[in-house]
Amino acid sequence: MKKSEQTEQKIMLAAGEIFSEKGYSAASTSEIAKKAGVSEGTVFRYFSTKKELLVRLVKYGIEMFSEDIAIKPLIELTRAKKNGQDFLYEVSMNRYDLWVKYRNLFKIVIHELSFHMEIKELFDKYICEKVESILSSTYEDYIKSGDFREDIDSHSAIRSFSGMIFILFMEHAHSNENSREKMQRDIKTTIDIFINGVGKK
Amino acid sequence: MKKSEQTEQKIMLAAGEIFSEKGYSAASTSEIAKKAGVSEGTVFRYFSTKKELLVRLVKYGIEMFSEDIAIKPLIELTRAKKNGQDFLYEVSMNRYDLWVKYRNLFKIVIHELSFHMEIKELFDKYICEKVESILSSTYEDYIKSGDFREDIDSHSAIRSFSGMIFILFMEHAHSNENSREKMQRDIKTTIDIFINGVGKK
Amino acid sequence: MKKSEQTEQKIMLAAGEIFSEKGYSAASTSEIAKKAGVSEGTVFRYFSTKKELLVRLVKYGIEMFSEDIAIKPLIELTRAKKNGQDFLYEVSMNRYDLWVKYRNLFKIVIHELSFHMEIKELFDKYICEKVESILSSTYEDYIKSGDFREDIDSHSAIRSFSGMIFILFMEHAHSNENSREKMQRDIKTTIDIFINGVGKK
Amino acid sequence: MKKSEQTEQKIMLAAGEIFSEKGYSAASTSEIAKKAGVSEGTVFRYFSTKKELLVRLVKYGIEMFSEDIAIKPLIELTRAKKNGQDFLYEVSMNRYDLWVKYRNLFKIVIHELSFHMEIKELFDKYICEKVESILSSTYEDYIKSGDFREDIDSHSAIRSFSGMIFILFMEHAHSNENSREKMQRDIKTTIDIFINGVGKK
DNA sequence: GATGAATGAGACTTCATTCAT
DNA sequence: AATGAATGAAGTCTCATTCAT
Repeated sequence: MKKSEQTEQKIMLAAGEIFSEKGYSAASTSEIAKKAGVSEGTVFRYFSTKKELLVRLVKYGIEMFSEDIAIKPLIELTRAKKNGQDFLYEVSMNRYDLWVKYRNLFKIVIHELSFHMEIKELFDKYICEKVESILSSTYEDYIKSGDFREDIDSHSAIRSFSGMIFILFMEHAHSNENSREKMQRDIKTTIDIFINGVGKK
Repeated sequence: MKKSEQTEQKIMLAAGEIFSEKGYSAASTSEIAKKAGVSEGTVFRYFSTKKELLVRLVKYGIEMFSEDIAIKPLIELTRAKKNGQDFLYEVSMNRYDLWVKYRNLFKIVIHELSFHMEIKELFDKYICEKVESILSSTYEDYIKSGDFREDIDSHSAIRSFSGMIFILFMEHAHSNENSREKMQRDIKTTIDIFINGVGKK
Repeated sequence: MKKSEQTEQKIMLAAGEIFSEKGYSAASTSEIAKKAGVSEGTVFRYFSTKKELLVRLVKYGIEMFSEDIAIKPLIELTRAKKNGQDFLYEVSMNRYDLWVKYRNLFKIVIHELSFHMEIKELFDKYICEKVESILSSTYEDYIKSGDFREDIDSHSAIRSFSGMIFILFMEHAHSNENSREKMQRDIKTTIDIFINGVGKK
Repeated sequence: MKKSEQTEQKIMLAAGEIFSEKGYSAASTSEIAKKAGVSEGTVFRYFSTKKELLVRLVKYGIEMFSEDIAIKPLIELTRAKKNGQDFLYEVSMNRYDLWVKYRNLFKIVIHELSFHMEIKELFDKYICEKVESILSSTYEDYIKSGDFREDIDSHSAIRSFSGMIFILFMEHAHSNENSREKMQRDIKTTIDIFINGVGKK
C-alpha cells in the first residue's frame, strides 16, 4: 500500500470513529486530523470537503461490507442445504459478526441517512436491496419446499425478521451485558418466534 | 395559558421542527428564534442553553406522549377484553397514530439518544420501561389464559414484536406510499406472523 | 444616526481604507474588524460576505458621489452661462475635488472593476453613463453655439478629454508634489490643448 | 533554449495569464503550476516566492516590451520624416499592436503598480521614462520645425496625448466591438483633436 | 532536477451566548 | 420582559512554502 493510501486510510479511520461517536455535524475536522495524526490541511488534501469525507467514508465502508455479506455466507449456504431454522441462524450470526465489525459504519449510516441524500441512496442501493435480494430468493425457496407458509408475502416476512434482529442488535449495543453467547440464545429465541409464532398450536 | 407559557411553547415547537429536520447540532438557535417569531435573546431567557432547550423539549414531549399512551388505550382495553390478535392490532394502530402525532419527537429522540445521556435516560425510563410494563403484564395475561406459548419469555416476545412494528413504521416514514390503509394491512400481516409464525403447521 | 448605522459606517470606512490600500483580495476581514474597532463577528452581522462588504461599500460610495456630481455642478453651471473654456475648468476642478474626496472609492472601483461584474455594472451605470450624459448635452450646446467644431463626435471628444484629465489625476496621485495650485495650472494647460490643439495656427 | 529555461518560460506564461485574469493576490500557485503543467514544487525551484514570480515575470515582460518599443518604431521613423499627424498615427498604431501583444502584462502592471514598489519602479523606469524620452525629443523637434506651439510644455502635451490614447485602449478592452479598423478611425480622430483642438478657428 | 505529500498559519464564516437598552 | 447588537471561540477551508523521495 502506497504512503498516500495509508494516509487516506488513517483519516477515514479516525473520521469513522469520531463521526460515530458524536455524529457528523458535531465532529470537527481538527479533531479528526489530530486523531489521524496528520495536520488539518492534509485532511483537505484528500477530501475536499468535510461532507465528501463522510460520503467517501460511507461509500468505502459499504463496499467492503458488500463484499463480506455477498461472498462469505453464500458459500456456506450452498455447502450444506439447511432447514429454515438453521439457515436463519447462520445468517443472523453472520450478520451479527458483521454488525460488530462494521459497528461504526452502521451507526453513521443510520444517523446520517435522513440528513444526506447521498447516504440514503448508498444505503438503499447497497444494503437494503442487496439484503432483500439475498434473503427473498432463499425465502421463496423455503416456501416452494413446503417449509414456510404461502400466504405471507416474502417482503413482509423479511421486513419483520429484519426488524426483530435489528432491534435485538440495538438492545445489545446499548446494554452492558452483550456477550456472543447471549446473542446466540437471543437469536435462537427470535427465530423460534419468527417461524412458529407466539400463539399456541 | 399565560403569555410566557405561550412563548415557551412557540420556541419548543419551532425547535422541534428544526431539530427533527436537520439534527440537533446542525440546527442553529437563530433559525429557531426566527421560526418561533421571537428574538434570539428571548430563546435564552427561557432556555439557558441550546442543550437545555433540547432536553426540556424532549422531556415535555415525552410527558405528553406518556399520558397519551398510558391513559387512552388502557381504558379501551379494559372496556372490552379482546383476543391477542385484536389487542395487538389495537395497540399497534394506536401506536401508529401516536407515531404520526409525535413523529418529530421520535425522530429527535432516536437521533440524539446516543449522543446525550439525558435523552437516553428519558427514553429508557419513560418510553421503554413504560411500554414494556404495559405490554408485559398484558402479555402474561394471554399466557395465563392459554392463548400464548409459555416457553417464550415475555421480554423477548415484546422485543421482537416492537422490532417488527418499529421497522414497519420506518419503512412507511421513508416511503412515499404511506397511507393509513396500507398500514392497517401491514400491521395485520405482521401480527399474523408474530402470533402464528411463518412456519407451516 | 442610530447606533447600528454607526457601526455599519465604521466598518465600511475601515474597509474602504484597507481595500484601497492593499486591494480587495489581499485585505483580510480581521484587519478590517480591528481597524473598525469591532469584532470580526460583527463585520459579518452587517455584511454576510466579504464580497458583499465590497459591493455595498462601492454602491454606497457611488451613490454619494452621484449626488455630489449631479447636483452641485449643475447649479453652478446654470448660474452663469460660461464659455467652453471656463465651463471645462469648473467641471475639472469640481471633479478634482471629488477625486480627492472619493480617492479611496475610485481606487477600489478602478482596481476591482475587472474582477467583479457587480462593480463593473455599478461603474458603467452610475459613473460612465452619468458623466457622459452630463457632459455630452453641454458639449452639444457648445457645438450649436458655434464655439466647438461640428466634425468631431461628442463621444470621442468627451472620451479624449476624460482621458487627459484622468491621467493628470493619476500623475498627481502617484507624485509627491500634488498641490491644488499645480493642479489648477495643469488643468488650464490641458483644457487649452483640448480646445486649441497643439498644432500651430 | 535549454530545458530549464523552457520550464521557467512555461511557468511565467501561465502565471501571466492567471495573474492578469484574477489579480496577483487572488491567484494561487497551485493553479499556476497546473496550468504550466509542472508540479507545485517546481514553481518554487525557479521562483523562491510567489512575489518573486510576479516581479521576475513583470521584469522579463517589460524588457521584451522595451526592445519592441525602442527599436522597431525608431527605425521606421527615421526612414521617412513625416509630419506630426502621421508620426503620431504611426506611434499610436504601433502602441496599439504592442498593447494587444502585451495585454496581460499591462493589465498586471497597472493593477499591481500601487501595491508593489518593485513594480512601480520598473514601470516608472522602463515604461514612463522611456516613452517620455522617446516622445519628448521628437515632440520638441516638431516645435522647432514650427509645426507645434511653443507655449505648451512637452511634458503636458505628452501626458495629455497619452491619456487620450490610454483611455481609448481601455474603452476597446472593455467593449465588444473592438476591431483594428475601428481603432484606426478612433486614433485618427483623437490625433485630430490633439493637434487641432475642438475649438472652432 | 522534479515531484507531490505534508504542513501550519491564517483566511472567511458561523453561532451560542451575553448584555445594554 | 423582550430585543437585537455585539462578542469571541471555534469551525471549515485555502494556500504559500518545505522537504523527503
